[in-house]
Amino acid sequence: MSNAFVRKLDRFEQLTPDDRAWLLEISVRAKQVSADCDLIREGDNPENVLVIIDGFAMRYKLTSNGRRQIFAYLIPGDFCDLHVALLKKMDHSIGTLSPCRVAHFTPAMIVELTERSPSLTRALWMCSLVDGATLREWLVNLGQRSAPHRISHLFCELHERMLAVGLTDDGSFELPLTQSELSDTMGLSIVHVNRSLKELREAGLVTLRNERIIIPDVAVLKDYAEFDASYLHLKWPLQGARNSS
Amino acid sequence: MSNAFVRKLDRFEQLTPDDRAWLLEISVRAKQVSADCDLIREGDNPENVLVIIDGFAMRYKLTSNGRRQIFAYLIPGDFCDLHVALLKKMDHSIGTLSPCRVAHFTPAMIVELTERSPSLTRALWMCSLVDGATLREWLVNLGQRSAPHRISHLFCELHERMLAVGLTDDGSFELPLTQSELSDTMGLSIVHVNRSLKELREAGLVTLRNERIIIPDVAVLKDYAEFDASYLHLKWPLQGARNSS
DNA sequence: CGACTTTTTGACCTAATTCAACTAATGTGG
DNA sequence: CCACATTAGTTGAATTAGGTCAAAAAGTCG
Repeated sequence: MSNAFVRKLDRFEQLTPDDRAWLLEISVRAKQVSADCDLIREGDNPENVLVIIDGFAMRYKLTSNGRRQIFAYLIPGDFCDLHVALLKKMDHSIGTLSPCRVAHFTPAMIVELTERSPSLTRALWMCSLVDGATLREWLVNLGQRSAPHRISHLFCELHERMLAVGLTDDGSFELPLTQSELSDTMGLSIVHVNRSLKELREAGLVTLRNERIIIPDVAVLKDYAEFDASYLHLKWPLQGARNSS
Repeated sequence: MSNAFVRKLDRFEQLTPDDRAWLLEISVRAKQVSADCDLIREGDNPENVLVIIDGFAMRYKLTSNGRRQIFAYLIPGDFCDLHVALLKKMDHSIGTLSPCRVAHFTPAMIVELTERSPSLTRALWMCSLVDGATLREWLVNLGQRSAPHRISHLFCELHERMLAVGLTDDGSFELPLTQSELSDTMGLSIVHVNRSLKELREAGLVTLRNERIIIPDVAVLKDYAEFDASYLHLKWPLQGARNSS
């Protein structure tokens, strides 16, 4: 028995059967949330730490002139707000992109976790470091790459992360993003995102349709996007299918 | 007695005289480093945590096609690598922009710190949270703002941070950046940075000359840039001149 | 089936880039 | 201290990537 959450942490630190059982127990108590609603809103003081068990969400912020910037996509296994233990107020929001199942960790559970398992504690710490590294890579993406390369790079990252939690089917995976969301992620207009997607599709690099992405040849797309996964700090090499007991 | 490092942490958590004395003691042992050299290089496994006591540095990464993206400017009081305790390898570099004095914390000293002072521990934790929040704000900056607004926003941030550590002189402060560095920060060409700076200068908003920035009216520039300092999570309000014993 | 959202396309416009030259600065050795 | 080299800043002209506006086509859903 396993799930995306367990698989994700297991990519950072070798977990004990005990650790896994504990994580699974929390996962089954996850609550269902519908699409397009905020899990956490800017200004909130969330009391629990949330984890996406199933579905897609995004980290975003609205600017004073009504624009939206998306900072991160949260896929199964990702923490929403591991960092804000100390901050009184969230400085950004987290919204669902699809129906999600969300697990809740109370502060007491976090304490229990850090006391019962050093490797789990390290894994959580790693999660927040990787979130930071990913943000830096996004900055490189916005600052240095053209629209089609930028979009491809995002797709490569998502593929790598979905692969890490066992949610890809060859080069294909679920991706419930509208072009509007993509444009708010990439700092591009919707129209330009549309044209860039067309370009990528016609070049045979990647197709996005019906909330699903299809990458005919992942290596080719990575090459095109100059994608180097090392910032994701995944411990075992890419395809490493490890059994999960 | 005080310095930028002490003042910075003191903005997050009220420190005890003991805490301050300890920080100062470490600060005086800081080592001098010349301009334009790397304190930490991508791929390194740094053993000590570094703090800029004096001078300017940047966090950056070189892309495979030879471009450079700057993620952050480090000013006096800033940590270089608080996060990488766990990561085996740095995924980016840190280079000096001016001659710097750099303090070194050994792992043992960090442990001592967390044991001797909960408020210092929280202050350090806050530092890394604020670094993350700042990175998110930079992403908004690159994704959503035009060149002149983008540059102004950066200047507002730097002013706010320099003010927080007592290094501004009215609306003016030292800023040893070339236009090339600005362009690698902003995801703009050097030429366009030059033209945008000219525009800002002629609008009377801000002047950058001789490694020094002059903001005639900070409030006006903040307004222009739609700058909202809340992401810096400074505890006491802006001008709060608190005595440092 | 209509109402609505998302995707796609065309025509036109503008912000930003590139290339190239030229002018300050800054620095170095004789 | 000057001649020379080098780096940083400035400007113009031509080009292009990306944005805006507008409208049509295609999906989605109650």
